[in-house]
Amino acid sequence: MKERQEAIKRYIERKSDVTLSELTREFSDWSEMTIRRDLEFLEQRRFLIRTKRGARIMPTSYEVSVGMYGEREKRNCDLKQEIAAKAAALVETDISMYLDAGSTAMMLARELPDRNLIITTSAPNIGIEIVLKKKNPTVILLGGTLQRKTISTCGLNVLDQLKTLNIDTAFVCASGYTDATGFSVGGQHECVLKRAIIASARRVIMMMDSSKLNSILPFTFAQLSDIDTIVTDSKAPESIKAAFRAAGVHVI
Amino acid sequence: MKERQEAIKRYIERKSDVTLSELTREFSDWSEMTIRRDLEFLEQRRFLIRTKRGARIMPTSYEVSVGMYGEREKRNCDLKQEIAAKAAALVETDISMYLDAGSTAMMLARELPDRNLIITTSAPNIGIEIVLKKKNPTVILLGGTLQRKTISTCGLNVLDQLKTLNIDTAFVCASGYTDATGFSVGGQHECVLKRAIIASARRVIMMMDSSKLNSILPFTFAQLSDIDTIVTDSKAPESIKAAFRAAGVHVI
DNA sequence: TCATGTTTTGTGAATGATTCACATCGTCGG
DNA sequence: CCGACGATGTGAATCATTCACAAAACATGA
Repeated sequence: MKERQEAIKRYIERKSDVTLSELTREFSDWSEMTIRRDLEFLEQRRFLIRTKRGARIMPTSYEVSVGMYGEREKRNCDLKQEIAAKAAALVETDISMYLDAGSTAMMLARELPDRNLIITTSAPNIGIEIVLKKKNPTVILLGGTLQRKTISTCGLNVLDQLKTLNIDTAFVCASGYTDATGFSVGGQHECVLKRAIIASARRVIMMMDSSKLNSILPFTFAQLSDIDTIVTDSKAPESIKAAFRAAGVHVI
Repeated sequence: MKERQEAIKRYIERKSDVTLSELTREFSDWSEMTIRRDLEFLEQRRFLIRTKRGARIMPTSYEVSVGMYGEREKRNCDLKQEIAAKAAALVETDISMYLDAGSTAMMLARELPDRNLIITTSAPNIGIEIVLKKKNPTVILLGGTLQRKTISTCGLNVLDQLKTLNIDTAFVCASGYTDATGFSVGGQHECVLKRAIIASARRVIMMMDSSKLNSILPFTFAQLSDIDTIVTDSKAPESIKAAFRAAGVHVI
């Protein structure tokens, strides 16, 4: 595969859904026809699906159905992308890591290097994404009941499963944070799971975009003291970041 | 949603990938324009994705990336469809069932009634498919390492997981069968898993299309005596079906 | 270095799909 | 019965896509 085709593939993987004109603008060194041929090439290899109308493209992957394209999700896409890229830089080779469920985690999964990693996750869609796109990581799925809303598993025996699994770094997402309530999420099961993960991991990295600051959800699963690092986006107010740092948490 | 639109949706869900001309032929009571509008409608609701070239594709589902569209798979699509439909008729309400990994199982997942069911599976893609498309079933995913080839999990502790799980009916797929070797598959891990499932289920239903008869794969996981029912397609030779029946196995 | 064949890329015409505007038909409520 | 509205069909206009071919880039061997 040519370098340009790789680049197009990567571009589309990021954007998930692009128009042909967008591509010709982005890759203006080449003609529309060449891009077209590349798309055809990539489609044959099942990296993408060509759609009609200005030729939009779709990545083969999962979130289509999971509703990652819901308007709310799409809106903060760039923020999440930024966070995922920063978080990926924290991933070391050969470590055992946990990857949470959620769209930010999905983006991180995409940004992960294709190296030896043991990735444990409760999100089957993320696990599949990794296994389909990368050759080297080993993915371990936690078993349990599959929740409709979050597409993540919740087992009564999570604790048992974690016993034989040593997690070095856990990448965890939160849906809300305030100083008073700590990190919170909407589901009780998730809450239990996250707590167990945080308790067993050596290092906890929280990924949270700025839109979630100062919002409270029903279940608190962690306090600032429980985590080592927060990865957030550039729109997070400096005052809050300072407060995090004052509590001894790395902020990236 | 109109009845016609529902029908189109169902049709595309089955075929996974259809052309506009195919649809106009199938729904010849309406004009091309109407079908077009329906597709637009369905696309907005994210039931499908319109592709170019008169051709439209169906969206949401998984096998796009899993390679269910490999030529080999596609070729026997109709056979598998037939098997899935027959197998779905054997599903009772409120039972606890196991659903194997594989493309036939995926088709069965689609054919399942949207009723109260406890569905245990080692195939996360199938689990997700069910959870996204149906409201009522509960899906339990077995945990473990996610295999790249089969998109199914294999845990060292499957037996532990199955201990607390009572499976009434297990729908199992095989990749090969001969009288001498019994039912076989290509992977060792799968083999172990299937054995464990068969041992713990009250009733075992084997789904196997005729193309797999008289072929041998490395690992045998069951003999005729282990199973209760075989669901196969109409192309299976009568002689083999008779032999199955002679061994006390129901053949459907 | 040149000649030659092969692969890649660009161009414009031809094709065919998609959209748009509008006409028609049927249904429902007044 | 009328008028409004929604759904559907028709044909023209638009636009993406393909195709065939030419130009360019590249490699190969004399």
